[in-house]
Parts: sequence; structure tokens; C-alpha cells
Amino acid sequence: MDAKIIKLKPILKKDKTREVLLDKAAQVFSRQGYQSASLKEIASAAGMKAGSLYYHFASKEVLMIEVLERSIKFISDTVAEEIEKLDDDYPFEDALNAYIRGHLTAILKSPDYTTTTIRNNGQVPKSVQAALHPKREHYEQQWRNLMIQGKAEGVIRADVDEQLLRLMVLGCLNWSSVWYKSGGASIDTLVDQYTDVFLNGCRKQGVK
Amino acid sequence: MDAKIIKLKPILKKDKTREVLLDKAAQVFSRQGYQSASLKEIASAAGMKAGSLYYHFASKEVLMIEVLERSIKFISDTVAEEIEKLDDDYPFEDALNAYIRGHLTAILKSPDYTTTTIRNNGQVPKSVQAALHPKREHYEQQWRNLMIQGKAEGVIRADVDEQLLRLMVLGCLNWSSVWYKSGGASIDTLVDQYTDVFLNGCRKQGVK
DNA sequence: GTTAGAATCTAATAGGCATTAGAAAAATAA
DNA sequence: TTATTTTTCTAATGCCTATTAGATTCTAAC
Repeated sequence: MDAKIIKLKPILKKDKTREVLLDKAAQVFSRQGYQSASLKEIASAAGMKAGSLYYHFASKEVLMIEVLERSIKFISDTVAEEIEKLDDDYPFEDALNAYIRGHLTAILKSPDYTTTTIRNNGQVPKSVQAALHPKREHYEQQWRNLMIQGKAEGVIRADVDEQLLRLMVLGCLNWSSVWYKSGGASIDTLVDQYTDVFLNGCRKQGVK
Repeated sequence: MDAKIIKLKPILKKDKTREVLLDKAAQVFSRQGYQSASLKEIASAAGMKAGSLYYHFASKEVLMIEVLERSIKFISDTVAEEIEKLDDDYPFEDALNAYIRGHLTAILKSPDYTTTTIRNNGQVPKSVQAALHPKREHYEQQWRNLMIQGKAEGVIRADVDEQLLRLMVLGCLNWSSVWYKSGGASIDTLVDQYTDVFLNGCRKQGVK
């Protein structure tokens, strides 16, 4: 209780190993799903035995929670980056495009973490679901605010329910991770068509 | 090898039990996912022991395959019903509405079977996935044809990719099963807004 | 080189799982 | 009733699982 009050540089190997474990866990969870992913497989992908994993994470659940937290943060951050690229006083159309671009980029470019979030939506223990709820809710609120902006600006038609619209867009985006294969259409192509169709519809003007 | 050539009425209890088992399996699979659904739970929901299940189904995989086959057939049939309600020479817009109504009705009104299909998309053994592929493909082809009709009629804009459009709509519909709670918005409300937004967009005419 | 702590491994626990073979029971037919 | 077939149960198989405690090895500071 005297000297050595300051303990600096606890840069341990531990932290790096944690990163590797989380990455491998995301990989395995996203491909196999929570239940059928085994700690043995995750550990061995990180070059260690299953038991050693418990030095870094208290349980499989805790590991999953951390993967999912990172996933949500990553999506949220990517959206924020896109928003920051806009000028101030951006109109709703630009904001929508930025949200779509951010969410889709995050999902499709780093699928390990984000696919874990999307695929394991309902199949994860309730305790995990509960732990994630606040962050999930916070991100969803941003989308709600976006729709409110659209209504406030008078861009979104009055007879379009903005809650449903939000769920339409997000469903469309999330489902992309189910079918998207890199090498096909570019993400930009998706973003532009999604924005265009949601704003203007697929129908040619002047028809009927 | 003489008389008794005709064996009629093999109406056994077996067939009814199979039905019950399939229904309960759909319920459990849809809620827990393939891997974490246990045959013990399915069997006990049908009032029997896990071992007895093997009198009716050769394996867990076979059981899952049959559930999924029924699910696809159910969705496909429901869509077909909606199409039959239309007059002959229906325009693309009506067909789109019928497809959306059929698919969504099937998904949301009988969620046990259909949610199994949607939730377990990537988390099921490859053998199961392979067994289902033909029926899945056949149903998807109907949607492709719908989009081709829209293009042929000149209703869908030239700069809208019809493959992407199909994936947008289906993603939007399928994702509904993730968030939809009976008691909220009616299915008809969803159908109408989905059709409207995909055809016309959410943007008010004349803005900008 | 000694020592302390960090990181990993070994080996065991306890439990769940799908699956199977044969006994038992239930339903049906004679 | 008896005989036969259909259906279910029992009990065991072997395998895989998450988790734990303690021994072991590795790392870094002195």
C-alpha cells in the first residue's frame, strides 16, 4: 500500500490471444450457429485446447455475447462513418442512402461477426439475448430517427407507415447476408438499387 | 401368389402419429433450431419416448427434411391459391400483390413449418440442404418468372435489375417472420404497404 | 539463474445426444 | 378366445459436449 501505485504497461499476450479467439469464434459461430459450434473447434482454430479457452472467457455464453457486442458495434460504427461523410443538413434521401450503405457494407464485407448477429437471432439462449438487448435497441433507435426525419421533411408519403418501412429496409438488408456471394454484384450496385427502389419504386413512371 | 392380390384400407394409426410428430417437430425445430432441438423433446411433445420416434422416421435428418418439404409446399400452395383468385390476363401489379400476399400469409399464419425453413437456412447439414434444393429451386423459379413478366410488360423500369428486385422482396418478406408478432399490424396491412412501396416507393410524388 | 506470474495443457466429471436391439404392450384379425 | 401385426418402451451404446482443478510449461523481471 505504499509505492508502486502506478502499474503501467500491462501489455500481455493475453490481449492478443483474446482477439484471435474472438475472431475465430465469430467465424465458427457464423458458420455453424451457436449450438453446434464447439469450443474445441474454436480453440483449435486459435491454436489451443478447449480447456485453455476458459483462461480468457468464463463460458461459451460470455464468448458469444462478446462476439455479438462487437458485431453490433461494428455495424453501428460503419453507419456512423457513412453519415459523417455527408454535408451538414443532409436531406433524408442522402441519409437513407448512407444508412443503407453503412449497414450493407458492414454485413457483406466482414461477414464473420455480422452474420453471427443475423443468423443467430432467435436461436441463442435468452440470457445472451437479454445481454445484447440494450445495444441492439440503441442501434434500432437510430433507424427510427431516420424514418422520423423522412416524415418530418415531408419526403415519406403520409400513407406509408414508417415503422413498417424501417422493417422493410432492414429485412431487405439483413437478408442479403443469406444469399450474397462475393464476386457477384458489387455492394455499391446493391446500395444504389435498394435506395432507388425504396424511394421511387420499381415501376416505370407514367404506366397506368 | 394367388388370391389376396388386393390389399385395401391400410389405414393405420401410424399415419396419424406421423402427422402429429411432424407438427411437433416443426414447432420445436422452428423455436430451437435444428441442432439444439432434441428428439426427446419432439417425441415427448407427441406423447412418446425418443426411441419410438424411429418407428416412424429413420433419423433426425429425415424428419427435418420432411418438415422442410412440407413447409416449402405449403408456401408454394398458398401462393398458387392467391394467383388462382385473379382474373385471367392479370397484370404484373396484381401478380406481385398475389405473390406477396401468398408468401406472407403462409409465413405469418402458420409459422411453425415456415419459420423452420427460414430460420434454419444455413445451419442445417449439407445433406438436408441438398435434399431440399430441387423444391426450393422450383419455387424460386416462379418468382423469377414473375419478375420476367414485369419486365416483359414494361412495368418494371429498365434500370432496375430484376434479380436484385426479387431478392429485395423475398428478403423483406422472409425477415417479417423474425419480428412479426400476431396482434400487431394485420397481414393485409403488410401486404398492401409492401406492394405499394415496391411498386411506387415511399417518396411523395413531386418532391424534389 | 532464480523466481513469480501468465498462459496452456491434461485428464477427469457429469451430462446430453442420436441411435439401436430386443422386450413389452396395444391393436387388430381369425 | 388365440394368433398376428403394429406400435411403443426399455435400456444400453458410443460419442460429443461444456466445464473444472491441478499440473505443467512458458515468459519476463530481477
